[in-house]
Amino acid sequence: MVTLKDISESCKVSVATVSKALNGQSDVGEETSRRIRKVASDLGYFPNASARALKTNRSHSIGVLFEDKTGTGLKHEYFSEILDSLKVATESRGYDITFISNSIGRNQMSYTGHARYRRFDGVIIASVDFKNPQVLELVDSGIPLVVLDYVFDSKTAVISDNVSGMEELTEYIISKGHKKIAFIHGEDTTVTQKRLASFIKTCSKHEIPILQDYIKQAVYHDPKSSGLATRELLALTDKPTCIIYPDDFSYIGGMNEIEKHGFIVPKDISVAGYDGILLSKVLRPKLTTFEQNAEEIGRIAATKLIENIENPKTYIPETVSVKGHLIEGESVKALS
Amino acid sequence: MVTLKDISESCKVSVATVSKALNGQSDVGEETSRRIRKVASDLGYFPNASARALKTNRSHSIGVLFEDKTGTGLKHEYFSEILDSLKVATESRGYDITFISNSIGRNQMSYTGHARYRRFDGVIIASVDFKNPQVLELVDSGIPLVVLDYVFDSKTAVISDNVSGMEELTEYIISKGHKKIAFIHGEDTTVTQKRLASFIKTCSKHEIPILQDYIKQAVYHDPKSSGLATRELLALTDKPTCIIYPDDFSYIGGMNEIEKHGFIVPKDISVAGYDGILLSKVLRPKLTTFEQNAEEIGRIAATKLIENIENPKTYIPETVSVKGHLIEGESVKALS
DNA sequence: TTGTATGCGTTATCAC
DNA sequence: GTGATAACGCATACAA
Repeated sequence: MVTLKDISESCKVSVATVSKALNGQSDVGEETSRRIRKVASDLGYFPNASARALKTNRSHSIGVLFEDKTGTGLKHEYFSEILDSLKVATESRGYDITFISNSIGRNQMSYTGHARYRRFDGVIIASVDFKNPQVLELVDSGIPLVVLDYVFDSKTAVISDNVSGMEELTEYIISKGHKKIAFIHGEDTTVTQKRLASFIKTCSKHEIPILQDYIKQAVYHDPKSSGLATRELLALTDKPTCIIYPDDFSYIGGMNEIEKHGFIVPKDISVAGYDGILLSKVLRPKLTTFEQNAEEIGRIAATKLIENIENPKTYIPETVSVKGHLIEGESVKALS
Repeated sequence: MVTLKDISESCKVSVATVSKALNGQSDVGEETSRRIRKVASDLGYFPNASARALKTNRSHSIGVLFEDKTGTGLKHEYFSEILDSLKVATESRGYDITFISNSIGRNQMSYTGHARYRRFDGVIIASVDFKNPQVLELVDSGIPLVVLDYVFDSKTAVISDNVSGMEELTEYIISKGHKKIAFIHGEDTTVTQKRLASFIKTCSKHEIPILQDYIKQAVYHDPKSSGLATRELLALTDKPTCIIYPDDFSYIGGMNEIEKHGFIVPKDISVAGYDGILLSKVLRPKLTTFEQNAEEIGRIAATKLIENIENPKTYIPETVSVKGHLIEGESVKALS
């Protein structure tokens, strides 16, 4: 491994000068600087991130906590897309991404412990159990951080605007003439609460009665439970004309159930999803859904975090809401 | 940040002793060691990974290169599953995972440059363009590495056994009485070549003629191109009785095309996928497919890499083939 | 069993 | 414009 020392010897200058030249300091001779940079490149020099971090107290690396109980975190397209966007945005600013875990070797270590061990400059938290004491400890650790889809007091949060998203989706369905709209929602989280409240509010606004029978609970990303809920809805004497699913993937469960009953979408019943994953675009009929802007969520999270890291004194935490957009598929029929 | 020095002062012992005690060296007094550990814990001490790495020349972090041209890498369930498994396996052995990119800040940097900069102990390469000079440079860099689904001479490779996988799938289809089997394969990669060769070999073995018209090229993870290929197949006067798709997700394109023709799976035509992603399990009829063991691939890759890292002298590179298993869905009809 | 000393590669301060 | 030097936090060879 070639070091500054090697370069300095080869150039007959001091390490200090080499360091300055390579870091683009102004107080070094034009000619010297050029010579040093040439030799560095010829020798195949790479700075040592560890040494640099040790000295500057900045690791230029960001920890990502992406872990839910079921472990589907990364399998969920919404999150893998966020991760990808996060990756691109941080890399372009010179930060690397490392996963945070709670074990480092055989030693059990808290998330916070891990973050301190690696000297992460900042942390991004998503898709976790936000009640988990370990997560709370991390949130409270003082490390710059951005939380996704959840709000902690005086911490930066980037959230998908579920309120307006659900509103827009519901408005669309209502505009198509539907009055009997069922909503199968996911397990109880703040995201779910927002969507449900927005659904109810939008219906009320149009004086559409909310039937308790039309509100069902299922589990996100779990076609089975949504299938079950669908079966219950289809068994009602007064069936809904449209069903909204927790997410696009869950709809597959409903789709199978609907077909089993011999119904055709959207002729006999209309459906809508949420997320706008690839699948929704390739299904036929195309699924009407609300696409969350995962790319933007990741990008903004990265930008805000780095802003916080680089201007710790002046940075002011805020909650950023990212709007998505309706994808008008072919799964919601216009009722006459 | 509390350091060894803080502990040593608080304990009235030298830094060296503290270091030894915390690292579980034997040559330190029972009582002293206990006292030191208690104080360390009370003070909330965490080792500084940078300092440790600088000193020991081991970073305990592994770089992962996961990047294809289309950027769908992480969105592909097969890869996100591998990544997840990799993550679990490396973390339990005390290694963290960081993504490798080719930019660090505004400075463009090669993959190798990045890997050296971060002093990765090892590297895992997957889902990339294996002809890319940057990738070749990394492979040749001397850094311990494991390559997934591709074999470089004298480098450890973990590959999904596409030969036996395709063979098993084809055998199954043949055993159901099919003789007119079409194969839509992905773009030209070694994986594709293996699957295609295995398909042809298995057919030959059963004296089933290989019609050129039945072999179509599409693109992995791209329902559109598979849909197109399906259309061509269905337009043949002598249609196949079964179509094998490049992967489960691509089948969606074929599914739509088949439905457009008014055919029912598997009554009118049989189909099979490859991968065994979640989707294949929730589709109706359940998709017959071959499930690649992504979990095991990730786990073995991690194990081998760490073995290599920790025993550089005695480690011998090898190619490990990971077998998957047939998922007998309901999409292949028994012909009488 | 404990302590002293050294250096890993870098940046930064200050003198020249 | 350049260089000597200290320090970052830790692990280790060696001395006591």
